[in-house]
Amino acid sequence: MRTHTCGELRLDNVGQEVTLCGWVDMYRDFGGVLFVDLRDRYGKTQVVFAPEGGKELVDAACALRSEFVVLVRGKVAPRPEGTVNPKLDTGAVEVRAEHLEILNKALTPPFQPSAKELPGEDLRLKHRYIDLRRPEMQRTVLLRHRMVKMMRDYFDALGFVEVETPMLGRSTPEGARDYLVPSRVQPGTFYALPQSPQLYKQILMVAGYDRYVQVARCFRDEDLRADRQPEFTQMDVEMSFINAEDIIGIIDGLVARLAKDVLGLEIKLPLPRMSYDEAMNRFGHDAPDLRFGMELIDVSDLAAKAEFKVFRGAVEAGGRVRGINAKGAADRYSRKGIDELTAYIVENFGAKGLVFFKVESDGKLASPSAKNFAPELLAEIGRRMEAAPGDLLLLVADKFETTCKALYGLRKRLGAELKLYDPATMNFSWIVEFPMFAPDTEEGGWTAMHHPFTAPRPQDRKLLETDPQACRAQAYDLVINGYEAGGGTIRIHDQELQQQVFGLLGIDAAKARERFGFLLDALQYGAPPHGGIALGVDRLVMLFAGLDSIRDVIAFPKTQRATDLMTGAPGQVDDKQLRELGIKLPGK
RNA sequence: GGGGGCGUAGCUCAAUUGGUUAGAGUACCGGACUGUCGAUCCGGUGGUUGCGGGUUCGAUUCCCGUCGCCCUCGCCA
Repeated sequence: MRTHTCGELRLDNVGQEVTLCGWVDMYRDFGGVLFVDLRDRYGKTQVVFAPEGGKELVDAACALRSEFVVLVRGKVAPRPEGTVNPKLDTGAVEVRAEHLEILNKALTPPFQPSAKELPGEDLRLKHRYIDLRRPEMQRTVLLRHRMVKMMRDYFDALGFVEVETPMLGRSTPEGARDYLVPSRVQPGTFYALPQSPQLYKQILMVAGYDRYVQVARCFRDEDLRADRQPEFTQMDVEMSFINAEDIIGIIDGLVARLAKDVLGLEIKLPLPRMSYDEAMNRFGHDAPDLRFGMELIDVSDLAAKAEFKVFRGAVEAGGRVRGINAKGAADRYSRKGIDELTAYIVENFGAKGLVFFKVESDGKLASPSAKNFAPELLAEIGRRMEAAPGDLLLLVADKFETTCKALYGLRKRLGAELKLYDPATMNFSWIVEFPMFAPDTEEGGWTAMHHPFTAPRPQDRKLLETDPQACRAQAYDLVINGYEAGGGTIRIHDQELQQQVFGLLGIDAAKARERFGFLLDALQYGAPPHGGIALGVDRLVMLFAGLDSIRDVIAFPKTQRATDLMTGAPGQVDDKQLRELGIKLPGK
């Protein structure tokens, strides 16, 4: 139908007879002459309806409204002097209309794609077809396409094979809550949508496809966040005959390629690495935002000597006293502001309170709590925290885990409030040497930090018997700007070791057989050493696009309550459908 | 499940201590206008203040409940 798109006409095209198709973005009616900005995903072009084209044509153009779909034929002309629009790529030319067809009318849209003010997100989601017309959304959709293609090309060039794995699988109680799909053919039984293709990709390793990759849709029925959707996409990778270094090296190369091609950034390789313990000690979290400092400082040894019961008591109870130094922020936070920070960590992270000191011009630490400290001890705490006049010291006394959570939260919040970093900068790093196990708070014993197939570091294998908590895994997380952008492990391929780990996790032989017997079987038929990683595609695109919600990089996302405002999903189904599935709803 | 924020015209927002007919910009409709590009000018339509209840002489405003959207803790091997 069309000869050109709305984004490509230039002075070179002057004199050509062209046909454009698109949506009416704006129209400006001057009575005699009428301008229409025609828009498609390639750009906008100004179309002029002038009396020279005939009265009928101008009259027809007068009937145009926002978002009508039209076809226009006409001649490309240079714009008269002084009317060139430098804001448009096509702004040097215009199309003098000779023919107009309204391909389709449109209702008055609930909002206009070119509106300056963004409407509420619920309205955007309900009318996603309008929202997706917005240039910003189109830019993101295109960016996502390009990034996924780059990744596919990158892996393809390295000999990876993309294999599709089933969506209808088997529920395994570990990990997140499953989305279940009832079986009609086997009444009373259910498939589970994959939380990740983890087991299948390991099976593929056993089957000899030593370099596997898949753009894999994953499903987890857990509560949503700005960076979490119930269905999301992983760039899923698995390799055989490799170690953690090989995986990290390949992903290093991928990240550098993406940074170069998408952002024009030269990234120095290898990407820096930090151990899990170091991350927890310095930042209180296993995915720290390394774009700024304000590290956590431990003053437990000094706190133990204080009169101050809050401090001494915490240390005597086996806890810690740690804090952060918000440089120069003493004046930024009034007493009320500090009360807010206190409420924030008490309500959100279970901290008992927040102790603060403002550093005065003479270097002394001032605070309602100061009287509980010997001056020399206070000075020592100040030195430890590198206190300078104008600084605000914030300290939390609690169990180690609580100080981590509270100070991580404070650091994140203050980092943003005090603008301690440029949001446009990108920081890539690896967190490595994760613990194999975390204490199971509900049932006692241990739970897997990653999943039950994660291999311990070879040198830590004997710790499985003596000190499981000290045992480190061959696990690695890719962290970008404080987000976990990916994570992976080397898997256990040895039956004996697998049994040992199952034992620690409280998975007995019968249970293991029932849940993933097929994997255990496969591992006995010649499983190569293998491992892999999965990258969160939505988060990667979000970070590269400089956005802070993955909903903005997903064409049709769900709301926080996991509904689709456009389709109305999830919805009720017919009784007949339920009967066929053998499902009876309570109260029916 | 817990904490917090928001909900007023199609859209983005305002409305004094609880007080007269709930306003503005934009969109929309009508009119004028031959070079605009956020066109301009004139006129107009448009409201169950999310919904339900309560307090009050009087509620957009205060209280309770409920629904929706967002942020967050728990949760997310």
